[in-house]
Amino acid sequence: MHVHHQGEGLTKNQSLVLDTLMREGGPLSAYGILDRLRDKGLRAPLQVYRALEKLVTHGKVHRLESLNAFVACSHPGCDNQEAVIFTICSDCGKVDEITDAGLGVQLQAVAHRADFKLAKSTVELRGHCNHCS
Amino acid sequence: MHVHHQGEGLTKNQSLVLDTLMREGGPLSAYGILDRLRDKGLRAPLQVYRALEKLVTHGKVHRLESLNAFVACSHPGCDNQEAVIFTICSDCGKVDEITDAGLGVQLQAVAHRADFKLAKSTVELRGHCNHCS
DNA sequence: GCTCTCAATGTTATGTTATTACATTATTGT
DNA sequence: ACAATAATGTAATAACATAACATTGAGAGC
Repeated sequence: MHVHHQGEGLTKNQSLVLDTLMREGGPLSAYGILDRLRDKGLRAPLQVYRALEKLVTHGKVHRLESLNAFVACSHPGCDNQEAVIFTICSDCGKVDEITDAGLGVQLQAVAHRADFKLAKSTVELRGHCNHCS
Repeated sequence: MHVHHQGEGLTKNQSLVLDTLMREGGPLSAYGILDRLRDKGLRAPLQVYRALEKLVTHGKVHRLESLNAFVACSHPGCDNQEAVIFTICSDCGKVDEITDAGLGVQLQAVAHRADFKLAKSTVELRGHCNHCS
């Protein structure tokens, strides 16, 4: 089940990295991605980090700050930069992406009250998933 | 203005690290803390990381995931693990800690809707502070 | 006081994540 | 074709974090 993204304006390395993350179905570190792409000719971390940078900018991939890892956006043709929430199970490591418009509004309100011009929000919830609790 | 925390049940290294963060008044990396404590006899990263681990557990210090840095909790005798929000200015680097009970409630609600047992939430807002915008 | 136990500390080495610097190749617009 | 820009390749290094093991210190029970 190989997917190709060149038609969506992605370069070769960006496409390889996005494919890898989509196939993985969960978070991967940059070096984990690199390992999976050695046989596609990638050799250096920077090749992965550069691709990730673009993919994150375009909203196709999210960075999980508390894991130092990356995950494909779960919204099919995702191109928005809205408030995204991640749940991260401390037991099994499963990560789920949630969108909640209400929370986005509330974060804006909190920021406004603090005289802060909000550009991007990071929300990562630690706990136990349905299956592990 | 040296402060000592042994009376609060902190060990020597924990006290040194907390003092350093409080005097700094902003985030510091573990290695930044180490640099400031070389002349107090600290030599290895682990001495700092071990102290930080305890301080974070006790709620005296927060970890800023998106900065790989640590900051003293801004609540004087802080001992709670409630929902904390950080604003991080992308221009000047200033970090402010906010508490907002409403957001805590909403995060619990979001987690509950996702069948997720919330243990700890990380909320870090990027944007521009009052002074920089 | 003695000694057992456990927490904290010290030290070295290593593992993991991310960036700097610079040369080369591909793509796009005119 | 040509210039300008974006992407790529490569090596080296910086920044962040932990593993493994030896030692020291502080409190509990005798």
